[in-house]
Amino acid sequence: MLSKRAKYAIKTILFLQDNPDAVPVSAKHIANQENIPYKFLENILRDLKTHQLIKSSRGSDGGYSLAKPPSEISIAQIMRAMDGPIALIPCISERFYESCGECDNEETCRIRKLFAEVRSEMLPILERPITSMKDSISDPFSK
Amino acid sequence: MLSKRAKYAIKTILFLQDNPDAVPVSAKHIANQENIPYKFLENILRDLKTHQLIKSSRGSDGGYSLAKPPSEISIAQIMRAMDGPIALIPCISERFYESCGECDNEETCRIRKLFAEVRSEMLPILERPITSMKDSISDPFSK
DNA sequence: TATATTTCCTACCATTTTGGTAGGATTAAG
DNA sequence: CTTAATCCTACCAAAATGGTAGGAAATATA
Repeated sequence: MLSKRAKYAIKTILFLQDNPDAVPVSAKHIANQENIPYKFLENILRDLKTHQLIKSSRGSDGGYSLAKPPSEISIAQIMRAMDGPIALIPCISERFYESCGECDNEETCRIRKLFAEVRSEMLPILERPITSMKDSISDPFSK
Repeated sequence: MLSKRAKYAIKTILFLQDNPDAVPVSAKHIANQENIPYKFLENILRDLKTHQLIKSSRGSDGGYSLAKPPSEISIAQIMRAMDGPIALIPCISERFYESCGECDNEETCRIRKLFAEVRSEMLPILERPITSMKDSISDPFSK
């Protein structure tokens, strides 16, 4: 399950995407609009920043904005920054690889094979740019 | 990430599948063969039993065996029994549905839409019968 | 320069989850 | 009646989760 941190982070990034104003957006404003505990959000914003997903400016009128064009940001990036690996078992994770210590031969491990398949199905979806999440027009003829 | 409970449970079920002996298999034997802490395994076996995945017989010579043909058991069933929902957010889970409280309209929630897609890609794989995990012949011509 | 508003940073903390352990009661085969 | 198994209740330490508290540093504006 996605952690609350990750959920808040996603909402924050989408909020910043929806508000591409000239001026950066303050944490207080995001917290109010998105209903995220202020101090907790600060903490999350710091993480997003160290992972280069947002940038900030300090002082009065300071705030946050996306560090790159939204077309280069994906949900997968946010999830990895907040919760770590996306794969369900560590031994198939690309960036967080770890032996799971459960099998003695990764090549033949049946469990690993199955979860590798799962991961390779989820990844392309989670790695889509967040711009693709814009409220879908999907079917302009329906209703 | 998959919990250790779930991993052990999967290994246990696969072990039982691989040992369709007349006599049931003891927890001690499974623990030794699969390197699972004995007492922890007992606890897991109880859970697998209450979820109808295995059955047991007591007394000397007692033990465990699958409660149904392996063709009717899937990794998804084991995961749900151990860790609960498979979906990454609760508001798209079929059997563990819960509002995630994060959006005010599930129909239009962009996050929900994306994770619904993820779930519907993972599920068919995880719901395959464990019989399909038998060491794959895959490509008899390779090497 | 003073003040207000912001980010930044270091702690701390309660609750839940995870990964077990301990000890004994109960059942059944020999 | 002994032995080997399941079953059951309870406990426990460590880690993860979801926050809070308090203040320092930066910057715009009056």
